[in-house]
Amino acid sequence: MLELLNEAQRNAILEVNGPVIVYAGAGSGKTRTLTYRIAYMILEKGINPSNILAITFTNKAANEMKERVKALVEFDYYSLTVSTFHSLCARILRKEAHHLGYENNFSIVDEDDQHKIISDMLNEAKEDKRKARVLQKEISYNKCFELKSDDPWIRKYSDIYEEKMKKSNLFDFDDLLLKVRDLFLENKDVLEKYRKKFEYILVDEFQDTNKTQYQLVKLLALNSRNLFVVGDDDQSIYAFRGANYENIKLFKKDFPEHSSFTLNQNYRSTQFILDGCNRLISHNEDREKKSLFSDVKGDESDVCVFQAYDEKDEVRYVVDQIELKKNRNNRYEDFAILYRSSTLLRNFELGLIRHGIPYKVYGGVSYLRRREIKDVIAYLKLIVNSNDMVSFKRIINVPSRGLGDATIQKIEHLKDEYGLTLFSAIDSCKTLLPKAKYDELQDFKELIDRYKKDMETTFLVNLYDKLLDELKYLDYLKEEDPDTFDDRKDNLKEFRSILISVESSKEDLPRIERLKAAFDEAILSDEFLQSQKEDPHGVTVSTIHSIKGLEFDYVFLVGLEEGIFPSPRSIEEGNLEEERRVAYVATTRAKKKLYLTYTNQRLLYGARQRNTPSRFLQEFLGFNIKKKEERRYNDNYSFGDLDYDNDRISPMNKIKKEEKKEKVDVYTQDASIYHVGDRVIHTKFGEGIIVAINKDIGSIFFDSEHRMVNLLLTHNALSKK
DNA sequence: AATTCTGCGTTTTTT
DNA sequence: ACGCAGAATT
Repeated sequence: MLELLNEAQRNAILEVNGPVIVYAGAGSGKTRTLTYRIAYMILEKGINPSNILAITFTNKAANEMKERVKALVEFDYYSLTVSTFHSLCARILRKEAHHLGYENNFSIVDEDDQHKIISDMLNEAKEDKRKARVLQKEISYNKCFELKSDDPWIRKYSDIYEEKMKKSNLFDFDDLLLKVRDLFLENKDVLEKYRKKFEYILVDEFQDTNKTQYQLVKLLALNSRNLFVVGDDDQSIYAFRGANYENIKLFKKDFPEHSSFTLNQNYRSTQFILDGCNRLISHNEDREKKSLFSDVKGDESDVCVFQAYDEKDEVRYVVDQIELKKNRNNRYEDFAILYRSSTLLRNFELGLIRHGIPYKVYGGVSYLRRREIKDVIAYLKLIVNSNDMVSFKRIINVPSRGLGDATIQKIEHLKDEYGLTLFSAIDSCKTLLPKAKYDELQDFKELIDRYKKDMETTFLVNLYDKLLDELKYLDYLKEEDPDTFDDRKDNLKEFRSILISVESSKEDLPRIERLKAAFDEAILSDEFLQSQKEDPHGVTVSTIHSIKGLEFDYVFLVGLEEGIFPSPRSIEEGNLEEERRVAYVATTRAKKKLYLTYTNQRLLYGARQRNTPSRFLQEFLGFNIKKKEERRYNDNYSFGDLDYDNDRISPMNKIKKEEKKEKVDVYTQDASIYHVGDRVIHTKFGEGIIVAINKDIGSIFFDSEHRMVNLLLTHNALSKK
């Protein structure tokens, strides 16, 4: 096993005891080093996996690491803890929250819930609800940075919010970290327990930890001293939510006996690409000087710069290049389109759809945030914890029971005023409400109680089926919006399979605990949620922030313009170093070829912008480029002087140019003639069935292609069978 | 209470 | 350009 590693990696692995810091550049085999180290600890050093805690940044990374360790040790060491900070803290609080004066069956609120809570709070105080968004941001910001706002209005409502959360037994994302930190500081016994348990701690993406997170690992590792951190200051891109690579300095101070290793050899990109990356990042003052090198030399053709006429032109160029390369024996999953801000997503998505290119979007609206999923989770949560006011409010009128805001407010008022439980508050409403509404509430209460009993004995899935059936929830969805019904039904089906896996995993926990754990995961994790309509073999379309750690043969970094990337905000705040690191993360993703594109002009936020090429582009290349102003929309692609690409003008461009000249509008059909379930024929893909429709875009499964394709239903190539 | 209309704010990045 | 919250309407 050790022979598969280079010297620096090997050294970093062999030193199992004591504090270790590894400076791991992009593509230097960081994940490999971490997983091999864990395997080495278990197999060679005989360390009990249950004493190892590995912390990653995303749930996705956590799962991947678990899989890779599993493959190495050839055993399912489920007692090994690989987790994000947030999941870990949630799990600890489930056991220990009572020490802090919370009940252990607290609920975790996500951003949507939090927004609702804050806006209700402002409403109650007769304040403008529209300030909720700002207040929510402020509250979270201040918690991340552990600051107190100097605005008295913010302070006032932050305090009221905190009170409310405590009283309602709720934690938001930031609380999870802060409360566990406080718990460790206040309660020596609890701290000691977890110190014993987590004798060996490994932290991935250390540069992205914030103050609280560092305090947490420091507290845990202070006695054992077995703290292994891996990071790269150049890839620190989460400062906006409190990440602070000063933590690297703190680590050195707090663990002065540490040893350090540097992984500088890059196994991902060619040297030609890396030269550009190194040039780019060297413009940052505040960093450890270092540069990456590769054994693969590469040449000019590895980097291609393209000035598009406008945003549509940019899309066409990218799509054409993908088609071209795809024809040369590449797979769609080898490509990624990366952008700074998700506003750029839309155009690319449309372009890909038009060409029938499969794709997957990272960082979009997650599956679990869909309405129907949040509804059923709210039901289940209320069954587990019948005092969960957030869930109650969400579903008391879903499906409609004729109980609106007025009724809810009466109940909540009673509950808060007299410190009642939700259900006794409902009972106490008898004289305040019309009989019909009171009866509805009693029926609802009875339903929840009945399922609570069932939960002891019934399989989750069966209970879930029964619940949906009794609520006639599917009928309700169908009536609500027939167009999205099939989509939502699929989501519910997918959730059902999640419940099955919940039932079979974590068998060491009692059923109720298992459910709670599942809900925590559901809220904190963006994992199993990729919608099934997304093609796992498609082109990746993503913000730079969401693809950290991944790599692709061909990377298109688009929108490289001043005012887009760097963003206006970062220019305004003079915060360009962080922005440059984001650019660095993007360019270091490319293995074989990196495309850098910018436009002459673009339509954005309803206005036409004319931006100059991004400074990052120039820094990457090492020389200045001028924008070519004179260019006509229907011109063929003219490549700048900086085009290193041999592909030059693809035949497709010519075809498209002709199409354009003839001004043949191929989108003339009425999308509404199509319905979910219709059999259709497409001139290119053959026969298929419409699986879902979203506005004028249909998801169609084509028989001969054996895959789902998203298409504009208005296109003439499509017809009903 | 549900549905439609209007006008406002928003767009950096996310566990 | 777009989505969402609040108002107005049924």
